[in-house]
Amino acid sequence: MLQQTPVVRVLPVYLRWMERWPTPDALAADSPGDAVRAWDRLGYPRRALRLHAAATAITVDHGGTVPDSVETLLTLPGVGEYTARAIAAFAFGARTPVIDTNVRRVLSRVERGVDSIREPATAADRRELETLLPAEPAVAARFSAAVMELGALVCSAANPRCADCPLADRCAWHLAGHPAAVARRAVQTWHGTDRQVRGRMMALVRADHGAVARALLLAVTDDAVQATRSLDSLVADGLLVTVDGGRAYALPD
DNA sequence: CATCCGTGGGC
DNA sequence: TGCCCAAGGAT
Repeated sequence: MLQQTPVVRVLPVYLRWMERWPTPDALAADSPGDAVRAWDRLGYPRRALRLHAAATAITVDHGGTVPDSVETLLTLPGVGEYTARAIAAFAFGARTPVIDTNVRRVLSRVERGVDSIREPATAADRRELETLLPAEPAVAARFSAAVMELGALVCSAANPRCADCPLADRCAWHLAGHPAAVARRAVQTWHGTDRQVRGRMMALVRADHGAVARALLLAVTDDAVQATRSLDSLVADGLLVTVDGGRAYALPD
């Protein structure tokens, strides 16, 4: 849930989710469509599908127990380098570098004196952070959580609060006078994109506990070609299934 | 490896 | 108002 979504928005959904599905096998026992609906408006609903698939894999392949090694966690749907290491460190106390967007920004600023441009962490980043990790695994996990919090609350992207930062007097970026990033990764456009259209369609289906007519879904945009393409892609992604001979669409069973 | 994939709050 | 960005991952 936290992949690309702020903590404050995740929290209420997470609490309801864990009350309904306290264990992987509980989630796996319900339909992927139930997961997508409970996901509500967290965005990127494919994550709900993957979380359900991960719960199924844990139930079927791992006896219902969440794997504790980074290597095995990486085999789960929707679990990449960040999530695998976050689980290993925070749930199981492993000593492994955890690099999210916050840690990457702090590392880049403090150690290299350069503002990061919101790129994914590399193996080189993990090696660098590894040299800074405390030796004791439990301390290393706390260190990672602390750096993430520092990045989220103090060393933020737009308006860093350097006056409140415990690392300000040893931060290369701060000491260099906050040099601007060399190149900023282009922000993806939003208006008129398939993502926007898909989002409108999914909102309609989430709000309706039955099936939604194809014509109603296609009406979310004037662009008929885009509407068809977007609806087809939702089916291809497994987020929707056709009902009533293709005249309507519903969440997957 | 570049691109795609939602949603909403802050400024 | 419009732009930026947020505990990334899959293809």
